[in-house]
Order: sequence, then C-alpha cells, then structure tokens
Amino acid sequence: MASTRDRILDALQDVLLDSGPAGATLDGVAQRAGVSKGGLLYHFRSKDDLFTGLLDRLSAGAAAADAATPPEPEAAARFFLEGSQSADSPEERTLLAALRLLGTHPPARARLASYLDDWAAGLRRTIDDPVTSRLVQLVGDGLFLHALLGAGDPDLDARVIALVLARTRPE
Amino acid sequence: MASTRDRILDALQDVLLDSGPAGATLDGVAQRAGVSKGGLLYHFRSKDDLFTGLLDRLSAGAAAADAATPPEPEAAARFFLEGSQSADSPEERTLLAALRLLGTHPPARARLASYLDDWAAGLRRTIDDPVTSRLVQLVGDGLFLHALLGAGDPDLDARVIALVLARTRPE
DNA sequence: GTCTATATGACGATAGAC
DNA sequence: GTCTATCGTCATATAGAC
Repeated sequence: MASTRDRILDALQDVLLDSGPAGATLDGVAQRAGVSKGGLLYHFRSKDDLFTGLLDRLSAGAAAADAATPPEPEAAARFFLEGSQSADSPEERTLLAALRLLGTHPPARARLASYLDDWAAGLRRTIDDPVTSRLVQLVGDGLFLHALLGAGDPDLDARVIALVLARTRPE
Repeated sequence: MASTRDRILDALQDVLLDSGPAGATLDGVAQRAGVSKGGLLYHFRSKDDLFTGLLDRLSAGAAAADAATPPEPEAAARFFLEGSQSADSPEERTLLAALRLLGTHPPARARLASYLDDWAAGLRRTIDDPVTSRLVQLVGDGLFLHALLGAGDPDLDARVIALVLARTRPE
C-alpha cells in the first residue's frame, strides 16, 4: 500500500516529466496526487522540502543499482550501458525527474553528481582496469544524455557498445 | 558595437547561469541589460520570444563549431573531447545557459538535440569509421555531463581520452 | 525606441475548521 | 490528516507618455 507521501512524490515525478519545473506548482502536484494543497503541505512543509524528498528517493535507488550490478566485468558493463539508454524502470523515471530540478533547485546538482558516482561504484568494483571502467561510465553517460534529449541512433550505438564491451574481456 | 538586442541576450545568459530559470524574470533580465522592462518587451514580444532568441543564437554557434573542426581525424577528435570538458568560450556559455531552459521552455529539448548533432557533424565528416566517430561523440558527451555536474577526475579522464584518440589513428 | 504605470493573474504559505 | 479560505508577493503583459 503506497503511503500518501509516496503518492505525492509519484505525482511530483509525473508533473516534472511532462510539464517541467514550471508546471511543478504545489497546486499542480497536489491535484495530481489527489490531495489538496493543505494536505500536501502537511507531508512536506515547503516546496524545497518536497524537492528534497524526491532527491532522497533518488539516493535510495543508487544503492539498489549498485547491489544489482552483476559480478562479471562484461556483464556489469552491459548492465550499465543498457540501463543508460532507456527510461522505463521506476528508478529511471526518478532520475529523469530529478534532472529537471537542475537550475531550479540548487542542491540538485551535487546530489545528482553523487548519484552518478554511486551508480558507477559497481563498475569500479567489478572492472579491474580503472581506465576501462571510466570509459564504460563515460560512454554510458553520453548515451544517457542522448536519451534525455531524445536523440541517438540505436543501431550505431549498439555497435559502439559492442566495441566497448570487447575491452572488458581478458585478452 | 553590440546591439541592444544582443545585450539583452547576454543578460539573459548571465541570469540563467547564476540564478537559473527561476531568476530569469523579465525584470531581472531587463535590469541586468540596463534597459527597462518595456524596453525589453519592444525587442522581444514575450518571454517565450526571448528564449527563442537564445536558442537561435545557439544554433548559429553550431555552424561555427563545425567550421572550426580540424581536418585531421585525431586533431578533430581532440578538438571535440577537450571542448567537452570546459565552459570558457562564449559559445559554451550560451550552451550552458540554453541547457537550463530544459523543462521550462518545451522547444529547448529538440533544439539542443539538433545542436549536439550539428556539433558532431565535424566528427562524422573527418573520421571515416562511423563507429569510432560515434564513440568519440559519446565519450565527449559523457565528459560534458560530468563537467556540467561538477564531477569528474581529470587525470583518469585524460587517460580515457588518450585511449580513444589512439583509435582514430590509422594502424 | 525606451520609459512609467497599471491590470491581471498565479504561486507559496498560513490559519483554522472538521 | 486532510480540508477550505485567505493573505501577501511577485511575475507577465498592456497602454500610453515621452
């Protein structure tokens, strides 16, 4: 059973994803969550507090992603690279929503930087060579940026991924 | 001599870069540009029109970047990768300001996607192998994302860049 | 071309009933 | 715990003088 608090954060994500921070008003979020503005403000004292709640949810997801990273180098790299391309899972939705807070909510920048770093912890742990590990991370983040902007060429990207994965295999 | 119009767009960039979209009010931009709000609205009919003006300036910069790409594959890749790490030039400032419009101004997403694509046109033209060219682009965009969030490890990144550059050299 | 003054509306947050 | 009602503030945009 989802708590009202969680439903409010879900609504905040929805609003951020389809109207951006400009549409993320207390009224708008409350309406989407099916509560009144007063009800919302009982759970989150201010708009800042609401945004902090979303970033906390994001941080919680980072630990889960780290734990889900496979123990084999190539599988870990594939897990990371393929996860960078889409926005299907609930965790990805939270990330995309949080990215929209950049510029609007100053603490978002540092929290997102930590998130990217925590996510790549699984790569550093699994892949011995730090240069290879960083290469995988940078390519993944590049893919993520393109997915964010709705650009990218799936076929070509698949070939780049294959090239990078080859480097994770012992020779 | 900079026109008033240009000075207003400069002011918009300044405001976006240090207060984010929330601080980008007509009053704030006008004050920074040294004109009144009425004066601003003579040059740009609405806030939307003002944002469009910034995105037009960005598009103009993409063509210049393409033209500035060196004709040799490795030099082109180095130009791209090193340009992805910093935010010094006027063009980079325009890009960073435009990125802040994501979420606030819906058309910004597509315009930014085109910009990234136009920027990489120089790579596609110079580097024969499309997979290598795309690899350079993705790593560059990953570096850019990290620079944007203020993260990154310069020494390690330099080693990744060296690795990628090696692939642009004929064997 | 640039200004001042003002109409109009939206947002964040508080107070207090239920 | 959730609601309605309301206050104060600030933003966009218009109108019209200079």
